[in-house]
Amino acid sequence: MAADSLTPKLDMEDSEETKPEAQASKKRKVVHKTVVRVKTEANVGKQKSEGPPSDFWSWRKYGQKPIKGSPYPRGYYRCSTSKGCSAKKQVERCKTDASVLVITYTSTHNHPGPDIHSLNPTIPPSEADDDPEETTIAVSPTVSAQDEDPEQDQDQDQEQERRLDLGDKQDRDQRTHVAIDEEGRTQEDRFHYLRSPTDCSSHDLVTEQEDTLSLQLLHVYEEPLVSCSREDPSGVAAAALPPEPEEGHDFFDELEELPAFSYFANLKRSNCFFDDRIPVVPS
DNA sequence: CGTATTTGACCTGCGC
DNA sequence: GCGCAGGTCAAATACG
Repeated sequence: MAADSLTPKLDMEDSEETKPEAQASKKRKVVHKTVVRVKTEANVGKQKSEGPPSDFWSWRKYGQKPIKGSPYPRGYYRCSTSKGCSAKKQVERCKTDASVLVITYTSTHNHPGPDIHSLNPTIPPSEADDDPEETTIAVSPTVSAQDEDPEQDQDQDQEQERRLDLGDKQDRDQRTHVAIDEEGRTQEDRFHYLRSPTDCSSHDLVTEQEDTLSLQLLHVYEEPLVSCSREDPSGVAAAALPPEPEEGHDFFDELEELPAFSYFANLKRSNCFFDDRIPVVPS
């Protein structure tokens, strides 16, 4: 590839997310981010083939990089639901706890998202899968983050970023983070996501898993947050820690299927259907 | 054949 | 000013 082709790519990066922060600072770290933590269980290994539930948006992976200090690589995703959408997200595994996935959302969706109702547990999963894009609007996690006081938000942003970089030792007061404690067990069987809603239609086999998962996550949300900190008093994280992945590959298989989290976080923040929380029994 | 994923290379920002 | 690390693009490859 020619070096000249690299010039324009940076422009695109500035298209939306740097606009706001460019006024305050030129540092890229000022970009608004929403961090979502997801506690997973021993699903390190493979489940890509398990099946793809649906997601609000389609995420397209455009890169992956090993992160210094972390044995796990970070995946870079971009919203592919809409062409001009600059929404992005980074997915990585907590360095201190492989069972914790850290999803960082950046930028905002500049297009209406799929109908959240489609993901409402009360609605048949098959329906939700049918029209993931038909919708009204769903507030993206990033949007929520930006809704907050700009000044404080930025401070906290930097704070939490710092924490993330340092190893998430004290991120309990992060502006946004969701820790999902599946309480171990058979999560491996239901923790499957897909990357593109459009794909779900062709994967109706998994719709059931998705539905179950939604309920699970909502339910778990009420439980104490579980950070990936080693100090985890409950020891849940440590106990759930899967055997050290020999290569980033194995573990990352699952990272690619996280998009659904954005939607969960989103729903939680907007209280879209908390009242519908229903305890779910793992199949 | 079309689309998504993977992988290597390049660029920018930040710290020393 | 230099080096390191993170982030993104684009070509190649795989899969549906």
